[in-house]
Amino acid sequence: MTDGLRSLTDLDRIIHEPARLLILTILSGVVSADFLFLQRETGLTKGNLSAHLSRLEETGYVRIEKTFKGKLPLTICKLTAAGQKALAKYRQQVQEFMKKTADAN
Amino acid sequence: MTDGLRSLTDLDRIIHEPARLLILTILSGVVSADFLFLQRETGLTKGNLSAHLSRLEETGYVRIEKTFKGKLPLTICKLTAAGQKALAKYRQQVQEFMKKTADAN
DNA sequence: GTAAACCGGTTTGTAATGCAAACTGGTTTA
DNA sequence: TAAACCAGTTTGCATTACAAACCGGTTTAC
Repeated sequence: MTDGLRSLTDLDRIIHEPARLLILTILSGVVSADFLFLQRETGLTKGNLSAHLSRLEETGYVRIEKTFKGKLPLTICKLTAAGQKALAKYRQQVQEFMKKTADAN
Repeated sequence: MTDGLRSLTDLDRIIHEPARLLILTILSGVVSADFLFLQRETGLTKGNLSAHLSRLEETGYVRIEKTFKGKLPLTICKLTAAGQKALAKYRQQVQEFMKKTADAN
């Protein structure tokens, strides 16, 4: 009866981290975003944002392209297909958990 | 516009951990549960379960009572009022996030 | 009677994590 | 030419989740 709940324990930990869920969610709404835009939107420190982006890139959820705007470095981030899929799955699992346990009071 | 999302970053980390969310959710459905029951329901190892329960107790979300069933130790766990409240708030925040970002594909 | 297996847990060791401060390579300003 | 600034990255550290090893006690096997 309480059993389908155990699926909680195999949530994608990469996405479950709030900062990364935030980043992915923002990216899912735009075609691409640069580093400073993401920093403003998330409120994360540079170091923190950089680390999370690296993690998301390693995992294949985000593609990072380094270029220049004039003479200044510019880091452009896009959600990959894998990232979209993983995010959708994560949302699905959370949705299901919330539904199954929606017995208020 | 994407701004209310930033509230993700102040989710209660104690509850956000899937194993603990699972424990709290189970406890919210019963008046009390013993250690072995929780272990079976969650599928956690003893060590892991013990550590999470200690954490939940320190935080004041769960009350733990040690007694005996016959000659064997028996650990009984109950969700506290604070635990209920914190769980409800967490669920509320997640619900809100899901609603705000429900624009599929 | 005592050694081995079992019971219900707790403690310990370890690798992974999130975070911000300090750093980097380069550019603009004074 | 030094100081301040820019867009990030790396480093150091404290916290964490996890399972293996341990623990005090009880039952079973011999």
